[in-house]
Amino acid sequence: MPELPEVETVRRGLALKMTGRRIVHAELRRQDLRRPFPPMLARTLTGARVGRLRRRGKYILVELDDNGTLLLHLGMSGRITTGDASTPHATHDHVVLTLDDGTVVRFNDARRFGLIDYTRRGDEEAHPLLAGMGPEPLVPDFDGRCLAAKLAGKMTPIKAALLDQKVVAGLGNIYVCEALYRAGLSPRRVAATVTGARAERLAAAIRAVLNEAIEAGGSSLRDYVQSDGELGYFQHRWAVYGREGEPCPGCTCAEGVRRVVQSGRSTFFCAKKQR
DNA sequence: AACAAGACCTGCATGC
DNA sequence: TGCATGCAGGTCTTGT
Repeated sequence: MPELPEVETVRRGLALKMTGRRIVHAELRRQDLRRPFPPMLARTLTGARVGRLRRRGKYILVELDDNGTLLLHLGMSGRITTGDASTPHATHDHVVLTLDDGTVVRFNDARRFGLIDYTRRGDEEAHPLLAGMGPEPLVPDFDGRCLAAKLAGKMTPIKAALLDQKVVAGLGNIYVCEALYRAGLSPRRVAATVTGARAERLAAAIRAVLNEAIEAGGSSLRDYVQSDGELGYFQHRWAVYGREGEPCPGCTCAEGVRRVVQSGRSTFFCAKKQR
């Protein structure tokens, strides 16, 4: 589920529920996800008041009033839902927070590729998980020049390069496929050859697809964190992802959308439109 | 240094 | 129905 648009949708939903609230109880139903939780996590959370919720790439940063910041990553299957105490624990609810208004926040992650860490305020960008992360694609100065600079010298396919969080923060398999399709660039193209007008097209496509997805998530996922973590309706707007064999929008090629595997991950594209 | 493959986990769809 | 297989929105580690 979680690439940048989904993480941003979750962040917005959580901010509405959590900002300004105090955590009155923190239940750790296991002590690790992808890695062990930081020591004393339950004690750190209990009694803390929640400040701003920010996002960096696919991480949600929850500021606490103890001069610390919680780092949350949803991995592949992570979900954060809110409800109240009447909801019984679900399988894979690993962390359950109760807020001072009775709201219950649950971090559920079947595959446990997610992660929770804690760092001191002001040190976030230096945290090993965030240090070296590439530019945020939705900030105003992210453009073709910025993107081309990150791709310079890379002989790997552009598909693989865009999945590297050091190149652009927050992209994942779906939105990389979609952005390359919109930009008309082959996923197999050598990354370093994406310069000039091609880089501008790709940067614009990345921004457009992410913004549209956030909007779509924002409307149908308004209550996402109260729900079962279903996708927003943007999945219905995928042009190529998950559409092997189907015709791509407005294209007359006989072959339709192709699927290939690059660095172990499925890539969906149109060989006619993408060069 | 750069890149690809492997590993980490569970759940689900598919096919026999 | 049961079982095996392959696939999944990520990324850290290992090996070439």
